[in-house]
Amino acid sequence: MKEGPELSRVAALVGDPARANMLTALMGGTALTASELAIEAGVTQQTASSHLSRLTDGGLVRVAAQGRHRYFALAGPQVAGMLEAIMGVAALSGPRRTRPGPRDQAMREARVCYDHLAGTLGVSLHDALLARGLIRETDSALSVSPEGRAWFCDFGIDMDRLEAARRPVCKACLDWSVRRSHLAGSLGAALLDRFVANGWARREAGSRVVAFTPPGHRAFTGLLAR
Amino acid sequence: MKEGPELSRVAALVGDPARANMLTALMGGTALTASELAIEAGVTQQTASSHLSRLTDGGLVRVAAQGRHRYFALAGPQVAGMLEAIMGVAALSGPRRTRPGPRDQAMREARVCYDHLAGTLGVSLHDALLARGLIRETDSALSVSPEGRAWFCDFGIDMDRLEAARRPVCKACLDWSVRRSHLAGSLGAALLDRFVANGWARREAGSRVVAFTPPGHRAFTGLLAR
DNA sequence: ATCATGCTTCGACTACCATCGAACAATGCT
DNA sequence: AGCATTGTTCGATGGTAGTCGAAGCATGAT
Repeated sequence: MKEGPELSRVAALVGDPARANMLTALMGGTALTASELAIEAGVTQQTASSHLSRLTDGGLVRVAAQGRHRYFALAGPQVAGMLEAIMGVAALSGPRRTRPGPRDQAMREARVCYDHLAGTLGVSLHDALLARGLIRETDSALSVSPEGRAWFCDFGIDMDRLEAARRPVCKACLDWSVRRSHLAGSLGAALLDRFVANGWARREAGSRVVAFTPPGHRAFTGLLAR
Repeated sequence: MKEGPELSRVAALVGDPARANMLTALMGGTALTASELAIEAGVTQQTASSHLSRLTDGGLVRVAAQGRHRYFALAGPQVAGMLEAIMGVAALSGPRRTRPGPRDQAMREARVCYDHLAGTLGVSLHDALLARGLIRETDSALSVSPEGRAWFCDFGIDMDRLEAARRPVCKACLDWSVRRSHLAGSLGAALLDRFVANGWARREAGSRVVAFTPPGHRAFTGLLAR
């Protein structure tokens, strides 16, 4: 029974409000500097620095020095998944059921989960790709079908590059708001990239919300229906 | 950005070694009394009581008073899933890569995850049931096929009862050791029940390990192959 | 060179909380 | 009724960790 300490070690890292704020900010997927994270957490730079070194030592966050800035990001998709899982429990057992504000509404519809699209639109995308046979599900693992490969290439995604990388191309990621899976992995990330590049959607600064433009939303739903 | 405090609230509950030990003990699925949990955590009854009230207030644990005992259990499968997710991160980013001992080996092969079978055998079961068409996967949700329903009834599972209950019959649960899904939900729980009732396997006391007897192991693999 | 910016380290303070001893309440056994 | 067992509450203690001010290092800009 020595897994207790290890479990608590990781959980305690998330268990501080300042660090939790930093981590949720990093859930947006973009790397942030130490001072940005300090503001995000509502603490001074010194304390933020202390927290960030703990997070990196703990393996939750990785850091890349660039000039006089240090950019911090989540260590990997698995960390993001863990955070979503904790949020899920927090949401269902929250002491005060704060009724969803407009921001919360937007979050439920479309938000960034680490680097791919989550929320109801993310789930719709996942389901539509499955229904059209562009991705398939075998042994509870996702994969790209031959037709899907051609289709994604056509959509402007460099499948060769994705397949060459270590990272899994397809992966299911469970949602906390809707309790369904959406598409993660490098393909999920690439699709979100395309949506933004096409001007269909725009990342709101300093937030996880993904705002679809009206024509972008139409194009997106058209994509699913076809 | 007020989700930080909520996130940290839940994580901090898991972030204490004593509480983490209690929670991992409860991952076995069986409800435990306060004093059993005190021993499990290595603290006195007083501190255990304090921790347990925090866990129940926090919504991670539910309690049922029975005579002069109070039985504690995880609040639900979602909590178990969260704990597994945290363990997953802890395992991959562990500071000291403790080489797997014999106990750890057994845990990887077959263990209880809340109330169903996890580990490599759990994954094999899940895959075999899918391959034989006894359960199917649509839109990343599992369901029982008609043939499967008959087969499970034949195996001694009261499907009527399962379907009448609120709890989902089939559910995928992600594993931390193997990174694959295994079968959760009331059907997963019922299957584990049958394995134990058939004498194929035995729960090790005070541990999550599921020990298959040699003939039980043969019967189990035969079940999958057929 | 000099200054400014971003970040870390050091030191001290504070607050919280985990822990246990002791007393108390509740239940069950005989 | 009397006693043992189980569990909670209270109070005191100690340690730990989060916090910030001030100083120290880098790197980049002028």
